[in-house]
Amino acid sequence: MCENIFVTFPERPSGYDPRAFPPVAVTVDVAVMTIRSDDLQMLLIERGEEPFRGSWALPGGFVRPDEDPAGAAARELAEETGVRPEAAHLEQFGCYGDPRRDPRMRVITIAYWAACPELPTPLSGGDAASADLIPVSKLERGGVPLAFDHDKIVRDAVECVRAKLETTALAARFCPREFTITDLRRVYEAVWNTTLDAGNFQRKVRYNSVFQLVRPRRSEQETPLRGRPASLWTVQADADPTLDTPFRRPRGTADSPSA
Amino acid sequence: MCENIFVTFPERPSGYDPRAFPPVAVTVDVAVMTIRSDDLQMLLIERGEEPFRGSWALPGGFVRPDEDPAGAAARELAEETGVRPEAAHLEQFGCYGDPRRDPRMRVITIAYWAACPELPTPLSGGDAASADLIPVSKLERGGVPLAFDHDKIVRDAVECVRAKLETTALAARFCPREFTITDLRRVYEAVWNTTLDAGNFQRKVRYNSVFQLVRPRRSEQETPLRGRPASLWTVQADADPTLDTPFRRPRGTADSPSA
DNA sequence: CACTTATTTGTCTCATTGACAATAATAAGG
DNA sequence: CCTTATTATTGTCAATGAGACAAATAAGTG
Repeated sequence: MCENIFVTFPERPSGYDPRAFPPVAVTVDVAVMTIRSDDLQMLLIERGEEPFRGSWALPGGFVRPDEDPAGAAARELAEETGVRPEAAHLEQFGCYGDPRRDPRMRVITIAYWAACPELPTPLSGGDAASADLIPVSKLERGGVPLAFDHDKIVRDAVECVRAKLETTALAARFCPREFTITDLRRVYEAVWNTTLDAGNFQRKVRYNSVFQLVRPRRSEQETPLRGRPASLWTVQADADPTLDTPFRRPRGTADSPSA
Repeated sequence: MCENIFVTFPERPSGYDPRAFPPVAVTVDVAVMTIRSDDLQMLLIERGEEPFRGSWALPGGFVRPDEDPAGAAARELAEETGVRPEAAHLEQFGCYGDPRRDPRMRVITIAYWAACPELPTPLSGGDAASADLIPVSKLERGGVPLAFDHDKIVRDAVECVRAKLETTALAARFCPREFTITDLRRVYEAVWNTTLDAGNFQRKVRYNSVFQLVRPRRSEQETPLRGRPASLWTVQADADPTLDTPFRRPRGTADSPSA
């Protein structure tokens, strides 16, 4: 009943001969998102070849033999956007492996999403394929034909980001190193497609334990176009934006010291 | 720069010849959890062969050529526990693909966690390998040597369950079809390793929108050993326990009708 | 100096939470 | 029958946090 994963394979015997395994390709796809003109936008690539020629697809590629998936995702991110891996937040959110998701052969893809502060430029242009930032609202309206099962992957990525912003400080990863509270609020407003009260947001962000904001030393205030200039903030150097608020476990009533 | 995932592969040319792809095996691992004697426990299997002979491992196996990963996970769950897939909650939470995670060859594994209401029996016994339910607290103390990178997978699975109970009604999937509020509370207490106020929990669960509990028709009350008998509840037939509470998006201030 | 704009702070109300007490329903034991 | 033990359920109250909304602050501009 409970067999070792390598012992037997019902349909075909397998030892360690690679040929015994049906060929599978493993790729990563990266849903790179950024805030642009107060909108959540995603980097997509127009396919120049079959299948799905003319459709848009997530940037992605093979996981190389000596590479781990997170590394492959970071490499793809860098190749497609020029963003250094440490400048963005990159996080795995799912794996897609329907046998028929790629008509050519079996491809398992590991999906990542990335939060970037303002991508350098649309960087469309190149040979066969062209890249562009597409507003997520447009993708959700179904106005863009996507290749493979990328519409599902895109939906899941967006849902993941929306959920993450509720409990983590990851919104700051959409902002440059120094940002104003208003910048941060606009991230939430763009991602959740809503409007938030500026005053309440200010308090929540500054006096809540999730965000640990500090004023940077010698901030270079940009003179604002209009109105009172906002002060700049940074996330504290040692703060981990992934860390969720410790909501649960009200008090140490139980035995364990609660990690 | 942005190349189609199937166009070129830097190290080795590839068309559609399966042999051109470096051999990769794709497996699923399932972290089956249940509540037993007020403890969160996980089903593990003792390995009977190298590598990691004598270590414990998550139950898992190959994704078959015609199978999708979720199906493979459901199959593994059924094979290992006898639990019908629809009786349990099964959810993907990650993918692990370090090149050296398996010493024999490259194996990418897709990890699922499952919530089961009281597993039939320990069902240990068999040929080479034996299965057993291990308390998660014991696993977290590091008292059990795990094969491959399964200690990380186990940690992630537990963390995922803990987080999910905060925002979803999935705790009910650890209970039988009809359960008492106290049953439900014990799930939370076991998973979070804490104690919760019975009175407050009652209110929260019954008047919160996350759980949609209804009294079953003609409940078969078990006579309690002691104390006032508790009334039975069920999750409403059409309720989706995966659905998160719609916390965010306070009101439809923005344009979109909010899905 | 008014006027405009945007940031930041203040105030109030309401809902939720958690601590804790009180009541209800049952079994068991005299 | 009456008391006690035990568990489930309901009540109460204070503290906290969120959201609506108003006010004050800090610039630039004519």
